[in-house]
Amino acid sequence: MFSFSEENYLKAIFHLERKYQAGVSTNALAEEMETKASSVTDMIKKLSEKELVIYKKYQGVKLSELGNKTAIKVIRKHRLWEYFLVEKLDFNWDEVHDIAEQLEHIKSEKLTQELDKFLGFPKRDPHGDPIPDAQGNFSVANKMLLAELDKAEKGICVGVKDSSSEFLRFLDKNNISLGKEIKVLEKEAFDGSMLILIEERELRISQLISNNLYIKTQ
Amino acid sequence: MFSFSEENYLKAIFHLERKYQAGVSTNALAEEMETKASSVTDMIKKLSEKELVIYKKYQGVKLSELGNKTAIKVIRKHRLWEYFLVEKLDFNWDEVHDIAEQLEHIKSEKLTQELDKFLGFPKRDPHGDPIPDAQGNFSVANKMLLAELDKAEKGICVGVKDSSSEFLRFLDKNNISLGKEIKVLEKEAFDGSMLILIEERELRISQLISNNLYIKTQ
DNA sequence: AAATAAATTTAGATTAGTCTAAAAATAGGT
DNA sequence: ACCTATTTTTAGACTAATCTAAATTTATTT
Ligand SMILES: [Mn+2]
Ligand SMILES: [Mn+2]
Ligand SMILES: [Mn+2]
Ligand SMILES: [Mn+2]
Repeated sequence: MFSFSEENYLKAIFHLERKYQAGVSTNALAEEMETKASSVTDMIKKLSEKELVIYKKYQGVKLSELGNKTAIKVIRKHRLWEYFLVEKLDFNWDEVHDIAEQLEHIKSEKLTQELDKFLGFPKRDPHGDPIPDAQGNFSVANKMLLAELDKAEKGICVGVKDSSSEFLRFLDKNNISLGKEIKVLEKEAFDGSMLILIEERELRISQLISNNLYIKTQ
Repeated sequence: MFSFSEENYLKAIFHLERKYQAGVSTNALAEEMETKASSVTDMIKKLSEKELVIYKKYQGVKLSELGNKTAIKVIRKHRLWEYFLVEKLDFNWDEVHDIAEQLEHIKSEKLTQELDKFLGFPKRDPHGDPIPDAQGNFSVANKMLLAELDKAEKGICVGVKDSSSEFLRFLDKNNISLGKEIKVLEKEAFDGSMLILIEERELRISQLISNNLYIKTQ
């Protein structure tokens, strides 16, 4: 149906649309895709001809209904495979993204559905991101950033905003993982760092960390 | 490392080498790859530059040590994924080849090893073909074609030579599957057909069928 | 309202993989 | 040994996806 490259562009536009509802600029897309703006223009034209995106010259780009549906299918496969790798093949959560980048392009509706069934229809991937169901619906969670919590508040760690392996390994090293309760003991106004309590251990974390951890409060 | 197309050529050369030990001809490869001889020549040159094949103009092509190793890795992945699809995702044996054609190109040594472990280090794929181990070793079975059996001889069905979905569905329809015992009741010299006994049922099959079923005699 | 800066598009080139048509090499038959 | 048929290679073209450099459009500043 669509090429790997086309699917990757659609996925990138989908993610950037959360940030720029008015339309995704050529440069933003070029940065996300780690390519040149001229290449992006070329690809956008092709996607536009295939009616996957709405595009007017110099006005940025948006996904069409079809483009949106297609992007969600790719994201669904990406996250199902990540879940598979962690839950069935014992991969660590920092090792799965690059392999899922390949697996997300495998074309077979039946494979996706059977994999979903085999995994027990998981709702979230190893990084806490929602896995769209077969109809493309995401389950939304009312999560917030740890950095937004006030002193003495607590919540359950439910996801990461940055899912780079560097950040994930930092969390592993400090025994922070999804499902654990975190309580804010102190907040330092000067540098935004905070002292947290996690599993009876006290830990000081910088604002960079608390800004990339999602928390669900009861 | 190598492109999908390069890997597919290596795999095709590997399979054709079983038939033409002296070297695989351009035309044979073109037919196997469903492409034109001129395209094959171009690709062979590239594979030759990359030292994956031994090639002398007009003399056909053979896999180098590296080419052989690479082809076996692709075949290993293909057959492991086929096993996964049948054993874990409940696919029928006639539905898995095309998906495995995609999955065999996923690049991750760790994925292959973990998948192998998860599956319990299977020795044969759903069609009875051997799955090479991590070192590239195939387990050889002393199988023969059902057509070669004489009247009153019997054996266990261990594989298919033709693994097209048409043939596999024919076998399904006639309740023939791997692991079952088959006894030759009669052989008709005129058309090569035979009457067989399988699970207390008598069945007449044409030579085309008996020529594509592998049997292991005790 | 210009002038300047930034963003975007166009023009032209490149690489991988394919094709058709023509040329060259090899193999077979007499 | 020569002629012919077959096989293989070469030449030139095409598409997808990318790039650099130049041109154009839009945005911002004075
Ligand atoms: Mn990922
Ligand atoms: Mn993820
Ligand atoms: Mn197969
Ligand atoms: Mn097989």
